[in-house]
Amino acid sequence: MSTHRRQAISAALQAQPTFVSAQQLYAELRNAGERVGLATVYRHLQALAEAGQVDVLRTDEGEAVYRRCATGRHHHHLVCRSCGRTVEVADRAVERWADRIADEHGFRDVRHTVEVVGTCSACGAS
Amino acid sequence: MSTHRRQAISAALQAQPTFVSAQQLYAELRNAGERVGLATVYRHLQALAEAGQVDVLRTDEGEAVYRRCATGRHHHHLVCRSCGRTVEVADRAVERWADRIADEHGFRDVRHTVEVVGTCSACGAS
DNA sequence: GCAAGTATGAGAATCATTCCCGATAACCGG
DNA sequence: CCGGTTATCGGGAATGATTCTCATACTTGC
Ligand SMILES: [Zn+2]
Ligand SMILES: [Zn+2]
Ligand SMILES: [Zn+2]
Ligand SMILES: [Zn+2]
Repeated sequence: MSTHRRQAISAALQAQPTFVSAQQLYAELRNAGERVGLATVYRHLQALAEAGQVDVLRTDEGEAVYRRCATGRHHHHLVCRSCGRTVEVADRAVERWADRIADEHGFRDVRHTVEVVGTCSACGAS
Repeated sequence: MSTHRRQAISAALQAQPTFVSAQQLYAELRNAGERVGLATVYRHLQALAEAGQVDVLRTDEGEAVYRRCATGRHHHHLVCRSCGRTVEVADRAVERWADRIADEHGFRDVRHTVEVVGTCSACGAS
C-alpha cells in the first residue's frame, strides 16, 4: 500500500555507506526530521530483507545490521572492522564449496552464511 | 581456582549432541539437580568460548548457541535445520578462498564466518 | 468525500544477556 | 585444622534490542 514511510526508510538505507542497525537508521531518520516510529523502521527493514532487497547479518554482539546492496544477486561481504567499508563479493568458488560439502554429507536444501572481516588498506596502519 | 561449577558446565555441554543456548544448558543443569545460577552459565560459556574450547554461533533469531567440538582446530559446521545434527567440516579450500578474497582487496588480519545449514538425509523426507 | 482496510507511532511487553552485590567456597600460611 | 584473603556464585535487578498492542492517521476504490 502506501509508501511514504517505506520510501523514506528505503532511501535512508540507500544512503548508508555501511551496514547499519535498525536503531541507527531510526536515529538518522529522526535527526533528518522524519517523524517515524522505531517499530515502523523494524517492520520495513524486515519486509525489505524478506523481499531480498537488503542483506542482513549480525554483529558479534548479536545486533542485526542491514544494507542495501548494489546487486540483487546472491553474494557475500568483506567488511573492514575499523571503518566499516564493505566490498560485495560474488564468487562462485565458495558456492561450489558449500554445495560440495553438503553433498558429501547427504544434506539437502542447503543455505550458507559466509562473511569475512578484516582491516582494509586505508585503515591498516601497518 | 574453583572448578566445581566449571566442570559441571563443561561436562553438561560435552553431553549435548547439538548446539545449545545458555538458557537451554541452564535448564538442563537445574533439571539435573545442579544448583547453578544463570549468570554463572553465561560466564563460563563465554570463558570457554574465549579459550577456544567451544564454538559459538548465532541462530537466525540472534540467540547465541554453544558447542564443544571434537577438535580444537579451526573448522566450520554443517547443521541440520530440522534435527540439529552437526557435522564438523575442516576443509582448507574455504580458508584459502577467504584469504584470497581478502588479499585481492587489500584487507589484512582477516577472520571469517562460514556456516552451512541444510536438511540431513535422515530428516529429508523427500 | 466515504467506508473499509492498512500503515504508523508510542509505549508496554519480551527475552537474552549483563550487572551488582552480599553470600559462599577455595586457598594458604601458620 | 583456623582465620584471613580472594575468586567464584547465585539471584534478582538492570539493559538493550526487538516485538506486540492498539488507538489513530493515511490510502485506496468508489
Ligand atoms: Zn577500513
Ligand atoms: Zn554464497
Ligand atoms: Zn537431521
Ligand atoms: Zn575457516
